[in-house]
Formats: sequence, structure tokens, C-alpha cells
Amino acid sequence: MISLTLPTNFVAIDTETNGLYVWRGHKPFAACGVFNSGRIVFWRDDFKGLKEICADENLHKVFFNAKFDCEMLAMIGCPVKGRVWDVRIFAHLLDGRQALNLDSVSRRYLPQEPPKVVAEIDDWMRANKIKKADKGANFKNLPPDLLKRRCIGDTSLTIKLFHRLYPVVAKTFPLLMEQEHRLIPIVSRMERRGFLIDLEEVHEQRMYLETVIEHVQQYCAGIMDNDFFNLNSPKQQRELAAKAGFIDQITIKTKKTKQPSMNAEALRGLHHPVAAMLLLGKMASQLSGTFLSQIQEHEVDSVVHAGLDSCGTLSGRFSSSKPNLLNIPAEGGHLTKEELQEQVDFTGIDLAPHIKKVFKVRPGFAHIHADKSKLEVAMLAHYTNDKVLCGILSDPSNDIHAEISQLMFESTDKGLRVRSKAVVFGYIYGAGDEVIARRVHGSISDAKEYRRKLEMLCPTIPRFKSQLATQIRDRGYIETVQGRRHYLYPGESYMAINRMCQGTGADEVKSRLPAIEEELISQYPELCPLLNIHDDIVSEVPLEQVEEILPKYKEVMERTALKYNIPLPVSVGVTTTSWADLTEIAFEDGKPVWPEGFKDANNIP
DNA sequence: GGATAAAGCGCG
DNA sequence: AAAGCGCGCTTTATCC
Repeated sequence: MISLTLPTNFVAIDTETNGLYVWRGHKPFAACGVFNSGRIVFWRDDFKGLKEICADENLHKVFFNAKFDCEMLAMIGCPVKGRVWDVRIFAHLLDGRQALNLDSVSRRYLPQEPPKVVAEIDDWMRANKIKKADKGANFKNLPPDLLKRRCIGDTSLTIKLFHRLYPVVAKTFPLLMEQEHRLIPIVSRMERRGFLIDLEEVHEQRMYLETVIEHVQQYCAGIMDNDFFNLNSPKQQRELAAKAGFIDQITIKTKKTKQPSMNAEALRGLHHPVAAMLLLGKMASQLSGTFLSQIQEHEVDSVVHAGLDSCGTLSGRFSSSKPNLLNIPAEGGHLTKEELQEQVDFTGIDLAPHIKKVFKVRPGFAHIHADKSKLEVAMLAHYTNDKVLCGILSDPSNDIHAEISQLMFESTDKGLRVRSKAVVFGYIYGAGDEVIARRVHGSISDAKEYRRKLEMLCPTIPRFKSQLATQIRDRGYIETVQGRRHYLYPGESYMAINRMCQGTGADEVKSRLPAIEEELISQYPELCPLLNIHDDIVSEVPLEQVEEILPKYKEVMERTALKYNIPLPVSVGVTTTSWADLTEIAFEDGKPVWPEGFKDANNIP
């Protein structure tokens, strides 16, 4: 599929734009093309000839961050055809730890210093008192010559990097190079489609949360004998804790400064009414001040278009920003009412609204969620090929933590199941004994004992761990089945299992997006992926096609997976209203078993 | 007044 | 010897 030698005809293109978001109407005002022949073309305001270049199927196009430039070029009537290459993807595959801006990538891989335009532009921005955040919007106001030099300079660096890196990346990462480039148009469509937002619901939830915050602030100010209390100040929280007399009972310390921690875990264990009020206020403050205000800030015509970056993480997972849609609170994910009720009487108060209610499904559509269950434990089973783990995972209906608990403790008692789960996850995450002890509410020696029990049960795990440590010591990186290299320093060997499991899982799930496109979108063009939440792919489908698509979607996610030592079953959920109403759908003989009345209630034909 | 570190917290 | 992993975002506190 991928040739090891450079293509014969290629052009690097860079656009200068008046902003970063096509959905806000931003578009290019200048562009540059540098051909492999050495020919340089620069456009400003008038893009004569650019359309023909972009439309040439036989001319490979090279970008630094292709998703951005391709979207922008389409905005001025120059859709990009033919093969697209992205040097930023090359850099990310070569070493995921390093910075991904053009300047630092050039310094890393090119022999000569990049031109000093970057510093010149920064000087100009400073001289004109432009804030860092407004830098992008002010490129248009740069002195024309400076802008032209910058645009040509960036495009020249891009083509030089392509020359230098293409042969290395094509040879070292054939699978991932293909996979990541296939994602460019798919992710672009995901971002442009976006999520519909219920602004009325956002407003109501904020109003409610602000009254909760106000109430808690009054309550704390009263205790402090003061007019104000700042809920977000750990300093004031500690003063409150001292006055209320529970600060000495806090055992958890902050990481850097070793002060008594005011985090939820510390406050939760206290069973003190003032601590409970603090917890409530802090939660309300985060829900309103982070999640809801982010949605309001980035909504355009009731739609949020989160930025999705396939090169945004060390592990290979996506990152999401403006707003981040990968950390929207689940119902009951934060404080539960029962937890606080025993400390303060909150009768008649809804503790927290469900933020996922805000994310609506477009009328006439449904959302399908499909997630690979137990993904990271499965990856551990694959790499270790452990008899016990593979045995348990071979039957998807098994409760893995109950099964492991049975083998470790000869019991599936709830408390013991929690312990074995904590040790398994602790292992996957590289936790120390102290953290495991805290998780199981036990002593350090308990933690040591549980760890030893798991190592006896699955001797392949410590063996795998030491193999990874050896590879890190000998060559500086570990490599997943997809061929992704994860660089780690010997002092970071404890993270190796996590990086392998998280990284392999991430590549496994995200490479299902091209499969969905080839096998399903070709047949159902209205099907549109919206989000990849690590082990989950969310898509929008027309209501009248839900029943038909659902089994195929699950089947494609399962069948097109790479081959592992264990099956990776996919579970499916559907909603036609909002993210909060997601309903899991069971399958029998490859057909969905709809819950009683579900189809009628959701207008599914 | 802007930039940055630290703490805190949501998700998988 | 010791180490929960990966993110993005907000606020406070502090520095220049």
C-alpha cells in the first residue's frame, strides 16, 4: 500500500487564515505552494491557479497538520484531491513525547536552524500588545512582507521535512502511517458535524448550580464569621477545616507542598457536615464553571464542534478540546446523594444535574455507542498470553473481577472482588503499594500480599513487566502489535504495562473508524461518526436506518479488529433524545433485542 | 497585566 | 527506592 520511496510529484501547501475554525467562517487569506521541483508560488487574497493544483489527482499534497489546511482550502473553493501527507503525523509516530509544532519538529529533524521569522512575529505581536490567545486572529495584520516570508518559510520547512522523514516513517511504521492518514478526512467530518446542544437545559442547570454555590458560600462564610468565602481557594478551605476542627483528621497530603489535601477523596472520608457542604459546593462549582461554561463558550448555532486530535496523546488516544468531550461527567460519577445525606439533610435538593442531558440527538436521528468492553485488561491478557486471564476473557459474559477474586481469595464476596479489581488495575496502571493500600482500605502489607497473590496466579504478568523493562533499558522504547513505539526512560519502567495496554487499545479502537467508513458509510452516507471516547465510538444515524445499521455496526467493529489471543466483544447502546438517555441494547443471534416499548417510545420504525 | 505552576477533578 | 496511566480545563497564587 505504501511505497518506501518518495512520490515523484508532490507539493507542500500552507495556508494563512483569519482564524482556526471553519464553522465560525474563518478562511485563508494567503497560501504558499512549494513543489519538489523547487518552484515556489505565493498567493495573497487572490488564489488564481490554486484550485487546479489542489484538484490534480496525481500530485501528492504535503501539509503540516493536513486536517486544518484541507478544511481551509475547501472554504475557498479549492477542495484537495489525490494523496495527502501530513508531516505532523510523521513526527508524532517517530516520537510521541516531543512537541508537535513546526518550529520544534524542524529543529529536531533538519540540519539547519529554521528561519528566525517565528521570533520576528513574536516581537511584532509583543510590540503591538497582542495577547498570546489573540495571536492567530492577528496574522492578517502583520506587515505583508513578514507574513509572506513566514508563509514561504513554513512551506519550505514542510517540504524539507517530508523529504527527510517520509522514507524513515514509511519503512518503520507502514501500518500506522496508513491508519493515521486515513483518519484525516474522517476526523474532519466528525468535527464539522459536532454535537447539538440544548441551550435551554444549559441555562437551567447553571441557574440551579449557582444557587447551590451561593448557599454553600453563605454557609461557610457564616462559620468563618466573614462576609465572603471563596469556594475555590484551597487556602480558605484549609482555614475553614481548621475552624471546624477536622483538619487534623486529614491524612492525604498534596503532592508538591505536602499540605493537608482538600480533594474529594480526603473530604469524603471525614463524615463531617462542613466537609459535606464543601464537597457539594466544589462539585457545583466545577459543573457550572468548567463543563457548562465551556459548552456555552464554544457553541455555534447550538452546536459544539470539539477539536479532535489523533496525535494529541502519548498513547495514541485522541485528545479533545474546545470543549473537551472526553470527560463529560457520567450520572452519579461525582457525589452521590446517599453519601452526603448521612452527613447533612439534603432532602428536597437535587444534588447534581446530569450534564449529558445537554447533549441532544438531532431530530430524526439516533446515536449509536459501541464500546469494546474490558479493553485494557484484554490487552494485558493478549500480551502476556496468560492462561488464567485468557481463560476468563474467552467467555465475554464472565465478570472478570469476580472470577479473579474467586481464584485469588476463593470467594466472590463484594469486598474481596473490590480488592482484586484494585490490584489488577493497580498493576495495569503501575501503582505502588501505598496507592493500592489506599484503594483497598488496607495496610501496605495487605497491598504487598494482594500483589503477591496476583503474581502467583498470573506469573506471566511480572515476567511481561521485566521483559518491557529490558527493552526500555536496551533500546529506549517498547513496541505495540500495531508497531507504535513508546519511548520511556528506565526510571519510567513502571509505566510500561500501562503504555502498552492503553496504546494498543487506543490504536485498536480508532482504526475501526476507517472500517466503519468503508463498510457502512459507503452504504449509508448519512451515518456520521461523532466521537471516539477511548474504547467507544459514537455515531449519528437516521432513525429509519437504526435497526438495520445497529447489528452491522457491532459486527464491523468486531470483525475488522486485529487478531488477538482473546475476543474483543463490542457492546452497543442507543439514544434518540440525549446522551443521558443512552440505553444498552442486548443481541441475540446477531439481532437487537429491543427493550419492551423502546421502539415506540423512541419513534424507531 | 500576562504568563505559569500547582492543585483539583471530570472521563476512559 | 519509589512510582497509579492518559488527557483538558479552571482557579488561585505568584512572578515579572
